[in-house]
Order: sequence, then C-alpha cells, then structure tokens
Amino acid sequence: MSNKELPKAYNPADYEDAIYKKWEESGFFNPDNLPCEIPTKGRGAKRVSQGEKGEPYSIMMPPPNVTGVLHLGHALENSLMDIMARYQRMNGKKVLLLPGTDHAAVATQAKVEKILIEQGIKNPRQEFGREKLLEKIRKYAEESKSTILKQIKKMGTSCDWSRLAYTFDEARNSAVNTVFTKMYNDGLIYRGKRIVNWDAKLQTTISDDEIVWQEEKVPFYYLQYGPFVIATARPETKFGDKYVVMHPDDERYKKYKHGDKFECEWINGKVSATVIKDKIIDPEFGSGVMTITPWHDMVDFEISQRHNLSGEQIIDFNGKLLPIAGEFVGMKILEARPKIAEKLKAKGLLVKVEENYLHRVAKGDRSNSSVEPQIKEQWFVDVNKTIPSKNKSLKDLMREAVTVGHNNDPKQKVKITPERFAKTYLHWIDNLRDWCISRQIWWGHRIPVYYRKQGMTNFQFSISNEMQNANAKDEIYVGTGQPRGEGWVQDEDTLDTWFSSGLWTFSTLGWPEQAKNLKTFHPTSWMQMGYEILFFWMARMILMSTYTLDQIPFKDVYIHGMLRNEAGKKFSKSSGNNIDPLEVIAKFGTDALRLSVIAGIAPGNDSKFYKEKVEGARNMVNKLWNVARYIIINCHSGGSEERATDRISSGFYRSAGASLQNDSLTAADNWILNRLQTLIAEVLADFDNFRFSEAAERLRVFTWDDLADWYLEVSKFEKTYKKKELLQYILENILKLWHPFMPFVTEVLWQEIGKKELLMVEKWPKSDAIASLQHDKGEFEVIKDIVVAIRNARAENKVEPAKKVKAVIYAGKKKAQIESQRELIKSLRTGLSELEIETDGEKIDGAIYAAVGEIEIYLLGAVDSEKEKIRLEKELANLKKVIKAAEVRLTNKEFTDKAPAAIVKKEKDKLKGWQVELKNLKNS
RNA sequence: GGGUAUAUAGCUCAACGGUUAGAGCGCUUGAUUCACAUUCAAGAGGUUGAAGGUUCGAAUCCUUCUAUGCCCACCA
Repeated sequence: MSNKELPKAYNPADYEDAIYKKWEESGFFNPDNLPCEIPTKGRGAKRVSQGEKGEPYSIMMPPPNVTGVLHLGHALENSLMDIMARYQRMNGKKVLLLPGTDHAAVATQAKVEKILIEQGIKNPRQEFGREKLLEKIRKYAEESKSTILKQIKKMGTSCDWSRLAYTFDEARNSAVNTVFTKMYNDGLIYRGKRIVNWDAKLQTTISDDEIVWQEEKVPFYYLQYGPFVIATARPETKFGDKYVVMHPDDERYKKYKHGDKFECEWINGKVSATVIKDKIIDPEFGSGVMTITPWHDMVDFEISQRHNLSGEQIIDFNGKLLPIAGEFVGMKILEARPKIAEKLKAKGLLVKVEENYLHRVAKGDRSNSSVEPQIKEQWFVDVNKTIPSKNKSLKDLMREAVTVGHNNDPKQKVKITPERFAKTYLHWIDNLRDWCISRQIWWGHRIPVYYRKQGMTNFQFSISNEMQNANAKDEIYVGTGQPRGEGWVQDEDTLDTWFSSGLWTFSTLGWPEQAKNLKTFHPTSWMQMGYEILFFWMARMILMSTYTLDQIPFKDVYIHGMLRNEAGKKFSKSSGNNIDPLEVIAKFGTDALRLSVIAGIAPGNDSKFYKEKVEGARNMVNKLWNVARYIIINCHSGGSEERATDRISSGFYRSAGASLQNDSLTAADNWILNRLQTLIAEVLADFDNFRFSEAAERLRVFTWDDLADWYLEVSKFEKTYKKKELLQYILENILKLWHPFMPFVTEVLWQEIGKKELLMVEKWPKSDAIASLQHDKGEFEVIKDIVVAIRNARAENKVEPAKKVKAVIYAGKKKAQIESQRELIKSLRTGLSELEIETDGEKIDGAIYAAVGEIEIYLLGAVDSEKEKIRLEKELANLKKVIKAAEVRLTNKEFTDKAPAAIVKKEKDKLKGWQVELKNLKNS
C-alpha cells in the first residue's frame, strides 16, 4: 500500500474507506462471485472456482427503520452479522448478507408529522392531503435511508449491495399483496368490528405490542348501582352501563339470577339493568360486582361477546365525550372525570373515594399519549382458524416451528440462543389474539382491497345483531392489482408494518417473481435480533414463512441484549445520552468499535458500553498492528528502503507451515505452535456456539500475552532462519483469525505483507490435531516460569533493574533441558550476569530464594533484605496451608474411594510437588 | 400476581461439579533509545448477595430468602 515503513501507530482513518471500496469492487460481497468449496466425502473440502455451486449461507439484515440514523444497537447488530458472515465466507461458504431498510409505517409517519407540526403546520394530514403528505414522508425516508446505508458501509459490513431491499419498494409490495390475497382466500383474513387500541393523537389503531403501560395514581370511586356497589377509576365511561356482572358461585348474590332485570337511578337518569353471571369476575376484588363498558374495555368487550350483549360508544376518536354523556358532551376525559364524580355525589350515588389508587394507563409507544380501547372496523388475521390446506392454525405453525419442527421435521426447527427465549415465545403464542393488521395512517402498504361502493361508519351499533352487517360494502375485490371496471375504490387503510417485515426472509429474495435465489438461500442460515422484537418480528417471520412457503425462515436465531451506558441506562435520544457510532469510528476506528460492542456480551443479556472499553479495543487493534510491524521489520532481509512488495518478490514470504514439522524447532517454537493450534480449535468451537466474545478474548490472550509478550521477545534472541518463517506463519494465521472481528486492520496488514488476494476470501485456518501433539509446550512453560520467578524475586526485593546478578539454579532432572535454554533465560530481561545450572546443591546463604515446583533458584549479589524474609515466611505459611488441606483430602477415604482416579492422582502429584517446595524453602 | 434473568476484586466480565477463583480497566511500585507509552515488568485487592441442603468435593446443583432489571397478565 505504501512504500514507506508502517507508521508506529495504526491510524484507521487512513485506510478504512479505501479498503471498503476495494472489497466492494472485488465483487465478493455478492455470493455469486465467490470462490466456494464443495464438501466431498472423506477427502475434505475442495476449492472450486466461482460460478460453481458452494454451500449457501445466508443472513438477512434486520432492516433498520428509516426514521433517522443508526445508533449503537445497530453497530452491535452489524458487528455480529458481519463477524458471522466473514467467518463463514472464509470457510468457503457461499455467503449472502442481504442489506435493507424498513419503512416503519407508524413510526416514520409520526416522526415526519412531528417535524411538520414543529414547523408550524397544525394538522399535516388535513393541510397536505394523502398524496402530498406521502411525498413529504417519502423524501424524509429516502434521506434517512441514504444516511443509514452509508453508516452500514462505515461499519465494514460485507453485505451484497446488488440485492439491497426496502420493505416499501415495489418488489416487497408485490409480496405483501400476494400474501394478503392468499390469506384472504384461505379465509384467514377477515374484516370486523372489534375492540382495538386507538391512539387519538396519531389517529390510528395500534397493536397490543405498541402499547406501554404507565402507572398513575388516580382517585378510585365506589358507586351505588341499584342494589350493588361497583368500583371504578373511570366514571366517564359509565354512562351507558346497563349490565351488572358477578361470579356465578358468589354466595352473596345468590338471589340474583342471570338475566334478572331491574331499574335504577344512574348518572343521567333511570337505566334498565340486567344481571350477568360470568366466571371472569374475581369475587375477592372489591364488592365482587362490576358493570361493563363493552366499547371501551377489552375485558368488557369479551364478556359482551360471550353473552351476546350490546354496547355503545361513549368517547369519540379524538378522546372527547359523545352526546350520551349529556351535559358533559365534548369534554375531554380527564376534564370530565371530577365533574362526573361531583354529579354522582350530588345524586347520592357516590359511596366513597379512595385517593391515590394505583392505576395502569395505556400509552402509545410512538405518541406517548393515552390509548383508548375503541370498537372499529378493522382487518384481522385469524390465528386460530384452521388453514384449509394444512389442517392447522397459524398459531400451530408458530408453535411447532420451535417445538417439534415445522411439519414435524426436526431439520425444520428454529433453534433459539439462548434457549430460554423459546419459553417466553411459546408463552406469548399461547396468549395470542387475532392480529389486527390495519392502520389508519397513510405511510404503508395500502390494503389490497377494493370496493365498488364506499360505506359509512356508524357510531352506534348493537354488537350482537349488527356485527355481520354493519358497513357491508356492496361489492369487494381482493387481489394483487386494481380490479377491472369503473367505480372501484381502494380501502383507505394501510397495513401494520410488521406484515411486510414478516415476509423479510423471502420477500428480499425476489419472491413471488423469482424462484432461483429463494431456492438457494431460503431458509436462511442465521438470524440475530434483540429480545425486544422477538414477538414483533421473529414470531411474524415464522408465521409468514411457514404459512406461505411451508418453510421455517431461519435455522438459528441469536438473541442479543441491549447496550446500556456506564450507569446501566438505556441509550436514547430523549435522555440525551445517545452515542453516534460514526463519532466513535472517527476517534477510535471501526475495528475498535466492532470489538468493543461484542466484548463481554452474553446472548440475551444486556451489556455496558463505555469509553474505556473502546480504548481497550483500540489498544488491541494497535497491538496487532505492532506485532505485524515487528514481524515485517525483523523478517526483512534487505535494506530499510525496500518495499514490502519487493520483499515478497524476492521470495522470502512464501507460504510457511509446510516445513514446520521437523526437529529444528526450539522449545519456544514448539510452545507457540502448540498454543496456536489450540487457539484455532477453540475459536472454531466458539463460532459454532455463537460465543463471539469468548473467541475475541482468546485471540487477545494469544496475540498479546503469548505472542507479543513472550514469543516475539524470544525471537529477539533466538534469531534462527526458521524463526522468520515461523513468525510469518503465525502472523498469517492470526490475521485470518482476527479478520471477522477487525476486518480493516487485518486486511491492511495482509496487503502489507505482500498478499495479492484479499484476506476476506482467504481460507480459514484449520486446527491440525497431529501437529498439536507434536509441538510440546511444556518445555518452554518451565522456562517461562523460571523467568517470571526471577523477575518477581528481583522486584520484590527492590533490586535495581540495571543491577546484574548471578543466579544459581538447582534443576534436578530438568538440568539438561534448562541448560539448553541458559542464554534464552538470561536474555529475557532477568538481569543475570551469570547463570549456573546444577542438578542439586547446598543452600546458599545471603541469596534471594525462589522456586518453580521442584526447581530452586538463588540470586546472588543482591542484598537479602528484611523484605525477602517476610516474603519467604508468607510463602511458607501459604505452602503449609495448601499442603495441610491436600493431606486432609487425601487421607479422607471417601475422597480416595469415590473421586475419579485421575483426580486423586492429580491431587497426589500436586501434594508431592508442594512438599518438595516446602522442603527446599525450609532449607534456604 | 405469574415468568425470567442477574448478583464473583473498586468497575466491566471469566471460571460450564475437581480443590491456591482468573482477565481487562482502575490503583500501587518500578522501567524507558529495542514493534508498540495506544508500551513493558512486578504487586496489592475476593468468607463468590444471605441462609440451609445434596456431594468425597459447590462460585457452579437443589430449596428458601434478599436486591436489581426485564417480560407477561382481564384486579374492574
């Protein structure tokens, strides 16, 4: 890349954009261009050229909402997806990571309307009308979309831009209409007056999932209703109450029979009331009696349905009282409530008031204003009805996908990580009601239903009798395109945004028009999402895919937690603690950001994100940079002006590894190779089990502790020709292993060591079990321990670092082995002027003593301070303690009898070692 | 009310029934022409939230409790 030596510190901004461009231009983001492997029986995987079929691996990006810009949560998702995609790609899979965005119906329209209102437009819908307002929203969405796509690129995400999708584009609209029509024809979609959540501010229906409950302290009124006392927090809904409900087994009300009628005085005069008996009533609560308001309460509506009762609208769609409220007509609920209470009191109907009653109020999560249950004509998906061709309901399909597997096929099972979320998912399914899919907003897929004549909406109707007939249209057409003929009017409503999101895994693959991509990449291989959209999204994808394609949408779902700030608070714009990923990238680089968001995370658990974490990650990136820098400089045989690429052409950097199996390796060489082989095997297992954080941690330990702190230090002394080859071999391997986590710096370095191909499509390292056995790590471990012991003894005794001392080691059986590493030990910053190695010997007076197992070390020429005495005494005490504990354990017959032999032996060996150490320590 | 998760060093997290409970950050002491101060060496710091139980052996399994977070629910 450059003809200069590498800078001392890695500066991400100098490389990232160019690298991303290079990846894009390579075409390898598109699986069709990838060199792939075909697994062959018995002989390992075979590399084949592009165009041939490889094993597909597909991930559909959860499409970010076009309501703004990406936040840290998206950074986490992009990191997770891209880590997986890059890993699989390097494993020879035909990887598709498909990018996209979501039009986020209610959220986006609400956002744009809010902006317009802030700009002084009182009622954007009235002022602009449907088409003009849609145009404004579209413009906003497009701008937001383009920002988001740029951010995804900045994250280094290796997605196939040629397949970019949008939940609201033409191809996705076609999919939506097709599925809607299919469901309608299967009788799964119906239109009906049902109780729904009405957001008066947004003037639309919202789903149960879009509601947030807030606790409020309100007065709780006890009212006299005929012979009964009823309690309510909402007297303003009670004008039309004419049914009084109690539990059938409640002894107190035995004399009242179901269907009994009586007259009583009520808010606005006499009413005729009917007694209803229903088991839903809790006799323990209050008086055990309540009146019902079917139009404005979910439970009351259900009771009314069960007993075929009528209801009446009390509150209009703007949250104001209707004429039934008499003199309170036109008042807002909260304004009317105390006034109604006053009137009741004046009439002697108010028994008592409990102040500060804790009441839960429904609020819209987008509008944050109160949500009133209302009865409206809506479109629903029936989740309980049997699907004609399947003899199962949608609920069954959703359930079976995570329990027995779709169609009882274990291969068609969605596996959720962590497993516990399967439980909550199933619980949610069990309590699922019909899905209200219509919304009274404009930004969204318009319901593909056409009427020949437009009906009117009634404010009043009898639920029991008029349900089927109310608002019936003369003629109806449901289909993917406009019907022929004159006079057709399309339904005004749009679809719940999750209807289109539910199709995401296959609408993105061109369904229903194209079949080839679908066949290759569906079901998708892996999906990741936050637990907060498990029900919104995962459930609906499973529903849509099993119903439409007879396939599960994905094999594995990885649930990640939420990123929180240092104090454990959610990041949010409103609380002003938002962190812009682009700012983090500008300061620390994308690799550092990616590493910091996945560090320390466990599936399904929240994690904390803070500056020190990114700094740590940045340091790790820089460490890797300098490891490479050292290897490039030191494995360099020519003059300093020589370019990296020139060095390659001189033939130095040829593929290493083939000649690493002979006996010319040193103890340190064997050790590092052993560690590398273990690392490769463990990282593989981590990936297979989605343990991203653990894999990165393992790589950090190897790179920083084993390689940089030990092996590179050794290599400064052991300057064998083989060393260069080895260093090159190790570097190549760790660049590959790190690549999914920090794609930019590894790709830069890959080029710096003269590789012509992109690291992105290099082959993932394979752990070779035989090699790992061949490379003994034990010999060098002893050397390490001796070095640490000497450094430690010096530091504890405050021996000046510059002061050279003589050391004597009594090495016992390991004499020859340690003898061979004498000069290495001296070179590893032990500050030794001389090193004598004996099998055994006398205690040396006035020397510092240290021990490594049975090996004794004496440092001469340093003052044996008082500190040394204290240190040794402390060590002695500790040694005695552990020996005692081990002795007790080993004399316990139960332990020696019941514990596995290997454990007992290990324990015995350990005790023996300690005892020798103790003996030596006493002697010294 | 039901469910679920978490509780380990000052902070963030490991340790997945095997015995002196480990890292990173922070802290303390020291180093400095060497690939890296985005560095290096060394150190201090823990009755594993509490109490019982199972086991030869428990941070780990069981029970109860406490604290905190999240999800669900029809207390009118």
